[in-house]
Amino acid sequence: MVRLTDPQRQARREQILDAARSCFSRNGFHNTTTADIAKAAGVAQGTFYLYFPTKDDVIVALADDRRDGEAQINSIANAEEDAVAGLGSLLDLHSRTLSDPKRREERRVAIQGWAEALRNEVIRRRLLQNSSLVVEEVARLIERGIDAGQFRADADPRGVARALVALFRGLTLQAAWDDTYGPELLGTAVGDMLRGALLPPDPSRKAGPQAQG
Amino acid sequence: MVRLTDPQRQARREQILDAARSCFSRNGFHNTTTADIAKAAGVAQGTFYLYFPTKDDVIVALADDRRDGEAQINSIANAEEDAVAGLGSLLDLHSRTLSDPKRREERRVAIQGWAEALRNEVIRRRLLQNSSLVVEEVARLIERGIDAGQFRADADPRGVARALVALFRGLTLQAAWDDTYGPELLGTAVGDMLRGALLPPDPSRKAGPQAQG
Amino acid sequence: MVRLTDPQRQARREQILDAARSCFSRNGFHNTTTADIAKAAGVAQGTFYLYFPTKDDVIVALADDRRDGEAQINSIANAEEDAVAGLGSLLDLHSRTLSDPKRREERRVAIQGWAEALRNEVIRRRLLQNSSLVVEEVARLIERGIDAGQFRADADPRGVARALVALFRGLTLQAAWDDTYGPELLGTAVGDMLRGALLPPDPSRKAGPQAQG
Amino acid sequence: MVRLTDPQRQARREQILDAARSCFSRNGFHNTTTADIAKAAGVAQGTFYLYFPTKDDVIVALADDRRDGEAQINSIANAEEDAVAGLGSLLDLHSRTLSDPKRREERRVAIQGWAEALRNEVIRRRLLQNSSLVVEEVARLIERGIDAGQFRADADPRGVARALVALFRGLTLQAAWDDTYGPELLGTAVGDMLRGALLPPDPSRKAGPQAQG
DNA sequence: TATGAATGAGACTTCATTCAT
DNA sequence: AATGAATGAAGTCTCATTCAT
Repeated sequence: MVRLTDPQRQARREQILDAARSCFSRNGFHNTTTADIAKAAGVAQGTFYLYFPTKDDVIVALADDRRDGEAQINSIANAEEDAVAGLGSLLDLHSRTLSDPKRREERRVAIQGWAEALRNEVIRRRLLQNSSLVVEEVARLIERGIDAGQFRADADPRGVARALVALFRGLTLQAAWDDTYGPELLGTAVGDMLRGALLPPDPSRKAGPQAQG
Repeated sequence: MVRLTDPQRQARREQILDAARSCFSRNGFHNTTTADIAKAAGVAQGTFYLYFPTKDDVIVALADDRRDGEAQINSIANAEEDAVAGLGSLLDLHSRTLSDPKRREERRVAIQGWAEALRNEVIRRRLLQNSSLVVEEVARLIERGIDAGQFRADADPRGVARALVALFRGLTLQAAWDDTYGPELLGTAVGDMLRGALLPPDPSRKAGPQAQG
Repeated sequence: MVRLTDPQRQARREQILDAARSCFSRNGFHNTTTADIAKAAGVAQGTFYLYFPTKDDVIVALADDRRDGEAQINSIANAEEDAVAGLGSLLDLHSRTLSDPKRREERRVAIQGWAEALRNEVIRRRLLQNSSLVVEEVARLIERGIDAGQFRADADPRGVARALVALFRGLTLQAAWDDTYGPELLGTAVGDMLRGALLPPDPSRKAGPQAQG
Repeated sequence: MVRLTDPQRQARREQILDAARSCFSRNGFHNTTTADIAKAAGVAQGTFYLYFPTKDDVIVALADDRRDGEAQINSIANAEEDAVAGLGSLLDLHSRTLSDPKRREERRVAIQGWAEALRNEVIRRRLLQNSSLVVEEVARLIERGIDAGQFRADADPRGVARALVALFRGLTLQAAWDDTYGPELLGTAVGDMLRGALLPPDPSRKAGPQAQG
């Protein structure tokens, strides 16, 4: 079969990872067997172990994938010149992620990773890193807004950032349990809340970040 | 099976449930065996099956327990005459629940239930009921505040309630992953956010709900 | 099924051990599965693990059994008043063990233990202890003979003992490979050799230990 | 498969055989994979199968190697003019083989072959042939000594030869289990034993074969 | 010829559940 | 009701061997 090129190997790995995500999403991590994954990937069970040393390593790999996806979102938001706009697009992008049907599996698997993190140190570390990364990113955005005079000087960047991260995690849960649930159900609430926390107590109520498009 | 109301039987059941919670919290649902639970409860393995038809029924029972606990919190908040005060005490109570070391196990088990809900219809239904129950409760509180003129007329009761529920779920996660994490890390953010969403735009910035005591 | 009494438990264990010995003897340790053993013992595969934590532990247990058997032989020989007679009965007993058809399986399994000892520290230790135990026992017997003036004063008790142990191990091998092989094929050789090593260089050539009955 | 006599092919085969011996010695036959061997030999896994049809064939090949080595020793001893000297050098050579650190691996592998012979007819036959070959060789040497009047007329050539072979096998075992064990621990015992079995009853106690140099 | 990826049967072990006492 | 021994299906992972290049 001759030596696989690196892209070939990557593709094979991705193929298995996709199969695993699909299985995990449907039946949960612990009710999916390596045989299920292999079959879904269209390879022999032994082949699975050529790409992952252990079943556990697959959830870690999936968690990594997700982390990379979120990092991308953050960098996009941070590229915005204007802090208010940046925060807006951040919320917007995450809101989309939340309800994008193509990412349904990913969300369901992510939630299982959350539970797994309670007893798997590697995953736990990944998720905590992930959290603080996003928090810092958002906090920086808010700080920029404060510096630019767009946000209240006494706003609490890190506190708001933490609250936002928690909020989106909670929404992810709700959306995973109920496929009909979407961020639009929040109405203007999140926007109102952010305005309250960040904008100066003035009349300029019109501008400000919106939770979704 | 005899009598479910027999207090002795109830005590035995509770004893097994406690043992299960402790085991699940430590090792996760799927890495806990019925033998583990029985041993932790100090009963024989067969005895376990006199009280629960199936291992799965234990998580359901634990989810029920948690739902009852939250319902109690809500009813306390609702007993408040004043809507603002009620919302404040609701946040306060939930914040406490979030960091109370005595409830650590309960939180860790709850999170596993969240993942489990993705493939266990019974649990899923429980959690969704739970969500909408709390949402309704909070929304009603907000509506009362609007009616009383304490809150902005254009506030979005249901949206804010949903956001709050999501927020607290996210905080529960974070606290479970990181035992040093507490709601105080949010600073005044949640309070500020709620003021922004609920209070009339103008002067009275001092009053309003606070995230924690 | 109610708690087993200790003898019951012992009997069950013995039953599995017998089955294992039979399987190992026939197919070798590594070509015997725990399923084979369980089936041969007439129990479920899971039951096997109620009595032995690991497949490896079975060979250790079998080695222990054999050690106990040999210890018994030694103690019988040592009970003899007369050293010459003691040595004779020792050789005699071991010779019998060597060709007793009822112990065929045991011998074949023992040899597998010898190979296993090369990479299993527990077994290795067992066998080495066993060796030095027997060597000491035989050496003491010879020393008693020297003290009693029955053996040459310049005899080498430990050396002869070591040679004897090695000799019998080698014979065990040969007998295991060739079921028609028996100690009688050695003729008077062993007796002659021992006489040469132990008896005074005198005419009294008639007396002295015999290799077999 | 081309040419088995092709020297390049022979070298490759030897290389794989060496790797196998090293692996088997360290981890045992059954805990060595063909992948291990290939890696140790520095070839691809598939290459292994170009030189050996089966993993089992490797032990057979190794057993053959050893047999050839022993045959060489025997022929050297038989080349001696004098029977007594020949026997002496035979013991000497085998004693060296026993403790030569360079042959440690070979000994350890041989022992595994002994166990394997119990269920592998090919190996068993090899070892039995080997045994009787050496026995005949030694017996012939003794017979020559008897004919020359150097040994007692009533000595039992075959019996002594068998005893010697068994003895050396037992010593090989012991040395393999305990790397500090050497034939010198036998002191003069083997020499004394042989003198007793072979030499005429009387005076010349000084001369005679010695177990080691 | 050499490579090394792929295969899939099968090994060991675990564990939810049953059942005789 | 309580016990705990027994069950056997199923899961993870290994590995001798094959095969396309």
